Amino acid sequence: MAKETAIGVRAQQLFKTLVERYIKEGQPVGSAALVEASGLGVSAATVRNIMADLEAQGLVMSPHTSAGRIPTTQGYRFFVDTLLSVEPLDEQQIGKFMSELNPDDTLPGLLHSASTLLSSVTRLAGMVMLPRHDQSTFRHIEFLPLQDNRILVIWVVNEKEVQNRIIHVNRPYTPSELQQAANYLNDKFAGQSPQAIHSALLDELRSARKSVNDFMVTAVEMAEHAFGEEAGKTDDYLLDGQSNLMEYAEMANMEKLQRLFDAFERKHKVLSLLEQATSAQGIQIFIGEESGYKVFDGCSFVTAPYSVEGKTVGVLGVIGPTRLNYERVIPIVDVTAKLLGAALNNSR
Amino acid sequence: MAKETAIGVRAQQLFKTLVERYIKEGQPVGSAALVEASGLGVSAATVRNIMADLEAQGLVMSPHTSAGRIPTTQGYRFFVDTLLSVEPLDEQQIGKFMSELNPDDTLPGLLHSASTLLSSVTRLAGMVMLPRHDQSTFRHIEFLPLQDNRILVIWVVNEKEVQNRIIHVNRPYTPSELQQAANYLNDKFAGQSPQAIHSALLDELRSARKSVNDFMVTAVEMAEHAFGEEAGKTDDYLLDGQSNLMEYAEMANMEKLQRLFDAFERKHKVLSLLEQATSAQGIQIFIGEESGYKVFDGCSFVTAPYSVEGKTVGVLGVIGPTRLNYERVIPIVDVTAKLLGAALNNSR
DNA sequence: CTTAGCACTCGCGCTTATTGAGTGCTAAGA
DNA sequence: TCTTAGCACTCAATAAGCGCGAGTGCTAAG
Repeated sequence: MAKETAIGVRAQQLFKTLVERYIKEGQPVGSAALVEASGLGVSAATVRNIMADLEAQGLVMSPHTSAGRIPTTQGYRFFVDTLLSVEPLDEQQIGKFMSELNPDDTLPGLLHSASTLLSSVTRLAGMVMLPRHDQSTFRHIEFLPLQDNRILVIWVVNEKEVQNRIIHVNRPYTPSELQQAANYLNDKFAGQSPQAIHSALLDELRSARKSVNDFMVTAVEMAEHAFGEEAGKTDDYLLDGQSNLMEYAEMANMEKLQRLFDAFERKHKVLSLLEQATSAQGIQIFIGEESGYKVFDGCSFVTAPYSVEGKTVGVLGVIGPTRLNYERVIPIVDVTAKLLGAALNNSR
Repeated sequence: MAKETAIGVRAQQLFKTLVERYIKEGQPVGSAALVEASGLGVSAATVRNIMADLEAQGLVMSPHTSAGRIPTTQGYRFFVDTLLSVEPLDEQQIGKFMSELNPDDTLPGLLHSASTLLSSVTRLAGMVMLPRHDQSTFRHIEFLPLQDNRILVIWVVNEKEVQNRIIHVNRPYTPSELQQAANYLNDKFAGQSPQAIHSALLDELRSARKSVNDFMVTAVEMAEHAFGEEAGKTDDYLLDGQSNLMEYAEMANMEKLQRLFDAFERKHKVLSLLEQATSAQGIQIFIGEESGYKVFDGCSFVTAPYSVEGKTVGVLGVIGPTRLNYERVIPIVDVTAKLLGAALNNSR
């Protein structure tokens, strides 16, 4: 195990320049090119010896005998974990980012802005997972009668998230009945969680006070379902700029690309990765096969959780080829997550 | 001009089988293959003569000297306009489609269902333009106070479309003030158009009765903007199944494909086509270069408007290669449009 | 007007040659 | 022991040549 870390300082420097060069050029790097790029005053033969060591350690490989070397997944991993020195964005750029994320936008608008922002500035595909709702607090509800014993239910949670659904009821209700019901719920339950409200309503029903109409229970069940679904797991994400990925030569294989885009549409693989990234404290990076899905071979994810009131509620990030410019992309993902969180917080 | 229509009946039949064959196989059709497929008892030489005529008329072309013929854009146009006999879907299939479009779903949900339905059953890219709102009638409004002199405004138009926005105001309002304002608007203006409400409110303001708070005008202006923007033009559409397009050999050119996907993301070209299709009574088809955008060369659009209460409110359809199976796709697009309209109507 | 016959074209797939970038190995020098 | 010049070797990529065959246009006869 010490084998892995037993890398001389010169070897490290060479490896670093190799990765940087490969990220920039996209082509295998040979010993001669490395001599020139590294600035070390060594000969190509020496570099070749070192490369052989690095290959033995699994950090680089050559696509074929007479080509240069490219980083392996392990190599990228080592690179991002220990060789990378990420610099924070400067104030000016942060200002630009902030102006793209207007706290007064609606929730979907904010998420969409974040996703397009990510994709346009990194020239990769940007993704934003919808925020989870397991910690949501009820704010307001409204019932509007429709035709045929149906009711349009509108409710607000977390101060600014508005949702609506249509429910069927077994008899017509008058507007004033509905108004009364809404008033009752609004007065009594504002600030509580959907789950708490649900059980409280059931209690009331059981105690036969009958101040609770049955449709109210339906409505709250529905809201609970919409906002607390399966312990807060969200089942959707936004994706922008997938066409950016076609720029990269390593994506040129059409079948592979189609499978990738198909995975984007089916969503669940991406979602499971994003879900994993939720538990990480900060930036999380999946490189190539690390994701566990073969569709994502050759792709890397750079993600960061975003949070509201200190609690992680979602994840955002980018997808690109494994040879993406981590140094540049990481701080971008980082501040976008922070700014999105701030915008969400700010708007409470 | 009579030249175009001067096509013998036998030539027509040959042309029809040629198009059908090319749509199925995707490869240039030669004279021998046509003899076999057409069932006409003529020789290959005769067919070749006829093909030369058809080529002179601009209906077919050959990619190179020693290949068969493929239809030109004009050829496809002729084919769909006069040679196509579209059969309606059978009851059973319509039933399947209906079960995918639940009238009790929310508006975005319905649109999304329609789009995925189109893409999955045609194996092409499905698109649904958001419905226009120029004919919308106001139903209900609600104001909720937020921190820092901001108000969450929720309003309902057309019975079930819920929208929300945050506005800034210059002083704090109490909940009861807001309640009063909402009651006033709801009582007085239900059933009217945003524009009418706007001018009525301005009148009230001018007559200095001051029963109208300034933020109410802001709110209505906003709603008017959101639902009546620019004479009802919508600026968005949904797209699903774009990865299906990668199946087709004629899309194999990566740069072209990227430009196409990029156009999908930038939206405005697609939207301008959909906008054009709004004015058509029924099915509208753009073939290849007819669209006017070179990005869409090699692509065809099959669209149909969908309507609510007899008024066209939007367009949906599919995008595919020019050699898409019009005969099969047209009825699918047609019934999807009708069913979406019905679902929207049904839910009023 | 149709059709058999035929020369001709040209894309496709195949093999073969050439090139050159880059390697691994060896042996000499520090 | 580490470095490095030298050198033979490997192998992808590109080009070039070539036969095949599908399909054509043309001509002349029925």
